[in-house]
Amino acid sequence: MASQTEPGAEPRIPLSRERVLRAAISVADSGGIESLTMRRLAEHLGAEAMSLYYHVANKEDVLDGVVDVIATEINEVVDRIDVPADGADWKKAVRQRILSAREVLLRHRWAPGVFETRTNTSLAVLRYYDALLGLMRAGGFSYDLAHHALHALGSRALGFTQELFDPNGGDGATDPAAGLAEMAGQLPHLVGMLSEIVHDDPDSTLGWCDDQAEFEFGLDLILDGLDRIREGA
Amino acid sequence: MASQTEPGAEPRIPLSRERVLRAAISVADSGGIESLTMRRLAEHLGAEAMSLYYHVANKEDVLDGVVDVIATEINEVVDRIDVPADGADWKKAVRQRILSAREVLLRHRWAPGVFETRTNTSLAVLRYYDALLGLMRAGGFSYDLAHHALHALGSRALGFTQELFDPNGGDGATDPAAGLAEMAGQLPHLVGMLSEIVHDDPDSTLGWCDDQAEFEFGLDLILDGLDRIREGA
DNA sequence: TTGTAAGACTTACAACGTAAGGGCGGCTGC
DNA sequence: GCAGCCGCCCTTACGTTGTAAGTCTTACAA
Repeated sequence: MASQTEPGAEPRIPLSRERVLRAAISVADSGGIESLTMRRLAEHLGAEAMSLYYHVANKEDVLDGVVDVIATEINEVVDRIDVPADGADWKKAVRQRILSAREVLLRHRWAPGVFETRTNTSLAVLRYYDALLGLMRAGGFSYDLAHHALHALGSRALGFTQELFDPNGGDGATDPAAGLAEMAGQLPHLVGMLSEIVHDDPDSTLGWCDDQAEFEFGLDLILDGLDRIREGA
Repeated sequence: MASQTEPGAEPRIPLSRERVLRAAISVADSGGIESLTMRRLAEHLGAEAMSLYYHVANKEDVLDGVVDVIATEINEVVDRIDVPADGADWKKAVRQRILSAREVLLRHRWAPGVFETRTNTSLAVLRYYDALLGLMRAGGFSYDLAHHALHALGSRALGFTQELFDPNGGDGATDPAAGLAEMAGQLPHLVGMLSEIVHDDPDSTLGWCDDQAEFEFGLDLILDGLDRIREGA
């Protein structure tokens, strides 16, 4: 007889840091980041909670690792984009990379929030920024301007902006526009704007606004501004 | 004898939602947001944890309330700034308001993170955005452009950007530049940039970068871009 | 066969948010 | 004056979380 406890049981894949992190992403993908607990993560792996601690230091380490895995995924995607022969095309190249990074993050909606809470910056994230910086340098940026550029882009460089009004955040039961209508006296301009936008575009892609279009608007605003400064310098 | 339990004890100020929220801000100010627990909050008020639930629904409600109080504080500050007689000065007015909002948030470093997690938008925050919108409208913005503008500004409109590399986030024991030096091979551009910046400006205000200057750079980049679009339209 | 060490499991604890209910003091109606 | 009520606070207790400490199991080397 083989050394299995159960004859019919699967051979039990051993745990590993890699496997733990991938499972963590999978749990968060299906149940949101708040559903990611050490016990549930272990259950997902067919193990007990404390067994995970042999492969990760603690929960913070799991979150650090998750960010690193996702940033690596982003790098794999953007590294397939070929860099322009002419450095002057920096804007197109940077734009393309950022929008590709965004596509990856859209598959993990909970991830931006985790990225923002990390204080230990992952090497994969640094690699991403380094490549972006390389494109800017090739496009004629001084280090000083490139430095400003990274700050100006902020988290947008990785493909996300925090939406302050998240129309999908609520339970969806209450129409936000209805709530606004009754306080038109206090918020005249907001109510005016929303009523016009709703009128022009009865069903935009997601709730109030088309997130993708707004993201690109802000991104292009910044990239164009940087380009003008670059030319002037 | 009076109806006090203790003759020498202070008369015991009754709890109230207002008092609970102010105490919550005070606790977070002194110990960080992760130190804000219902028990500690109660202790800070000389009460028991469960007593708070008579004045707030739950902890989420506390956080919602805290955001509202801080946004109200911001409104009080920015409402003292007089609006320009000439609408064309929209940019100066908007800029001034945003930088004032930032000053308030700098007194509550933990607050941006809380603002971002809120899904129920506070009325005070909406009032802030409404006033900003009013300035843009007076400056000649269409509702459509103003709408884009709010998205492009994002949380910057309230005075903060999420710093992806927070030099103060670590324990300060390890110099981040030292860690970077050894991976110069992997991050050539970042290392190049940092070494030049450190060389030019040996001790900038806070760690690597002057946060305030970077914030204003990004803000002006966006405001200038918006102004150009406004003129073109 | 036996020692060893990596890797998984069991048990246990402190801290958290909060549900349920008890009691006290001051007000209102008689 | 006093009975009843109700607003406000407290006590107790439960389920969930992260994780410290110790134990068992398994695979392999000697």
